[in-house]
Amino acid sequence: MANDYSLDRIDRKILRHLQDEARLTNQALASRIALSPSACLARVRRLEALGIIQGYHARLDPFCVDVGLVLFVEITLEGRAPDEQARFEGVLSATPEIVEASHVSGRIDYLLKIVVRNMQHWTELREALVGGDYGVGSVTTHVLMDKPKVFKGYPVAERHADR
Amino acid sequence: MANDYSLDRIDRKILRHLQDEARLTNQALASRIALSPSACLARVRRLEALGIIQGYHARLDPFCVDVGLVLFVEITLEGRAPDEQARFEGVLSATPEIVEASHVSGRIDYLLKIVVRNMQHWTELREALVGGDYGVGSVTTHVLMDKPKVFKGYPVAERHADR
DNA sequence: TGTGAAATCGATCCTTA
DNA sequence: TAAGGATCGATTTCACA
Repeated sequence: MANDYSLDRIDRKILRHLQDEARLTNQALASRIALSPSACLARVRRLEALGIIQGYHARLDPFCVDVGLVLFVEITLEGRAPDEQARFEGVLSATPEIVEASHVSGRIDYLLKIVVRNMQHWTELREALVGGDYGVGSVTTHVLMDKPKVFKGYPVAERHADR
Repeated sequence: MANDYSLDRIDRKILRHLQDEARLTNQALASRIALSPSACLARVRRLEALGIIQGYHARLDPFCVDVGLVLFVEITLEGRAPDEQARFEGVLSATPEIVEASHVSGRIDYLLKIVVRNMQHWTELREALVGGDYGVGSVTTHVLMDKPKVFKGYPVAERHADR
């Protein structure tokens, strides 16, 4: 896992196509990569089973579904012991407004992506996070204004290159 | 646009399901929401045409596809005039390693998600960004260590609530 | 907007190479 | 691993409510 020595050029083409258009039919995918549908399907199933493909998701316009503000929130914890991290990570799962959480090295501990209806909603949620005894030290908020580049997938090279 | 007054409960169910499992067949989706396949398909097409569904993407394990490091990079620009922003945003499109870019308010101007093979790759890319006369003032890097919550979509409520 | 029927097309399995 | 063919299921369109 977490490597790619088993991915040949065909697997990489499959990944590029499905990253871009996850609802392609197996037949359409097969013809784009010049493979028979049966062989193509077997490869897709294998990529799923290996955990290389982890899911398929529709990308929605957040502002169409009750989201008024998207926030990037930097969190530092008061302490970095494993149990303090576990305590904080418990909140992450329990809070639907936190849609993505990354544990990072550097000046901060966590970077969160949070969606709320409006500023009042964020004020309340922020107070719950800070005042909730989860070990949160500081909270720095950035409000998304626009998105010059939307995430649609990772670049997948033709072939593996170590450099 | 950027609102949701036209989404009824059925649309919201469709969005929830497709956000979670984009490769559901139309028939399976229809039976989950207790609608006929033809009516279901018409709704999905409408959601796509309205731009509420913006795409469908396979989610890959980045570390399986040449990514050695995922970085969150905070950028401040030297100036905030529209042409300075445009100059910087030009680099974003031209740089495949930058997989996501958000223009934010607050202490920083942009928050980037960047994928690189290794530290050396990042060193080179960083030097290109700072030294490339794109108006980049400061660059702060956070290295992703782990992801306690992976983005799989936004919470879509049963019904629209203003509060 | 939704349903149901009909025709076409696609997914999937199995056999053979 | 891949291809081809058979079978079964899904998509899509259309007439009607």
